[in-house]
Amino acid sequence: MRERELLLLGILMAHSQHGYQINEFIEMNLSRVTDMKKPTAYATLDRLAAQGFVEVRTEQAGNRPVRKVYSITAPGTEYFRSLLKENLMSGDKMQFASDIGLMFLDHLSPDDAASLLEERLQALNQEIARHEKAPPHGFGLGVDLAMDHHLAHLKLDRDWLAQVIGDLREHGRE
Amino acid sequence: MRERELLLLGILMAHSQHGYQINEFIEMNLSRVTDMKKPTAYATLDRLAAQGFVEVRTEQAGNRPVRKVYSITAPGTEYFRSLLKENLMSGDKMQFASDIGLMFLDHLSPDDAASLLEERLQALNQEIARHEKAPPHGFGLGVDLAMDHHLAHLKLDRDWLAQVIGDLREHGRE
DNA sequence: CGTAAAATAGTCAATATTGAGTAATCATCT
DNA sequence: AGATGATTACTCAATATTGACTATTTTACG
Repeated sequence: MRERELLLLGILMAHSQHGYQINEFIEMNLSRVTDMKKPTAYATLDRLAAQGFVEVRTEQAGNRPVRKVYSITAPGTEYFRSLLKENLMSGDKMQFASDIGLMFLDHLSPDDAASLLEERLQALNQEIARHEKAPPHGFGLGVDLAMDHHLAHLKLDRDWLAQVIGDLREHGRE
Repeated sequence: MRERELLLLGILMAHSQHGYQINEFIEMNLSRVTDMKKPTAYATLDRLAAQGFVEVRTEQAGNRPVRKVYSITAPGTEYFRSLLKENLMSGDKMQFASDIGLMFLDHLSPDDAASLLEERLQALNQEIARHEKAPPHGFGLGVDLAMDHHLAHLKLDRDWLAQVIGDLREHGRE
């Protein structure tokens, strides 16, 4: 929720944009770092507007439906910087949905477990490949850093998984 | 949401428990893998009960308030196994709240950014230390695996962060 | 024994989030 | 020119989640 505000304000720091544009940008470019959906973005922008951190004005291009253009205000910029510092200072909560499944691995035979994890490993490899062949975004250093960070974790997961699958297979044969 | 059901059913697979017990267990032992709060657990258990995957009966010990004891049913066990397989097969979404901050690193001077990240690195090191000196849970192989997985990611993050901080400091001096 | 703190066992109102729309315009093809 | 599908730009009702209680009982201790 805090991160949602940070994300939206950060996007508006680049330049004013209307809602559809913002959501388009997130869906196209930022799906790796957030899963925020459109209605959440609008709701969050409304909240930020109510607190004076963004301004909304409506505009109309041609005779398309009117749209809401959001701009960050001076207090909003201040708030953005405080959210940014807070985010950088304090660590991630680091929770992996897959750890919940791992905890209950004992309910499956080692071979069944290994097969399921192999499927996951393949998907992971594909994601890593997509990631690596994607050209650098070109939105500055920070974005590239975030992408590199993400990729590093994907690769760790790949190696960790491969190791575990090996162990399970061995355990299954013994 | 799916993971929440998996977690609760998995806990009930060990043995029937009442709500307070379940929540106590999660808070005490599982805070690394989930952030589910009590009301969510109760709501989820109610939903599972409505679908016939768990049974609720009330009991009273001494003259403490009556409590609800939840047990997993046969269809619940089936459902648990399907959730487990799904979870193991499909990868994590892998989103790091901190990536959002990283993306906007350019709004800070390299030295400011490095200082903030250093604070984070310290917190990370403490968490790793806590993690490493915690005794193995003793709830079976799966739980140990999940903890190891978590720890591996923490360590990666530590190393990655140290590297980035170094780069930022260098960049600041140049 | 009296009482302050901790443990037990939840509930509820408020907030956050999203799946599934709506409704208009524009592009493309036949 | 009319039909089809994509794009633009949101909105709403339904669901998920949680902070902040409530209310009792047991334990600790001076």
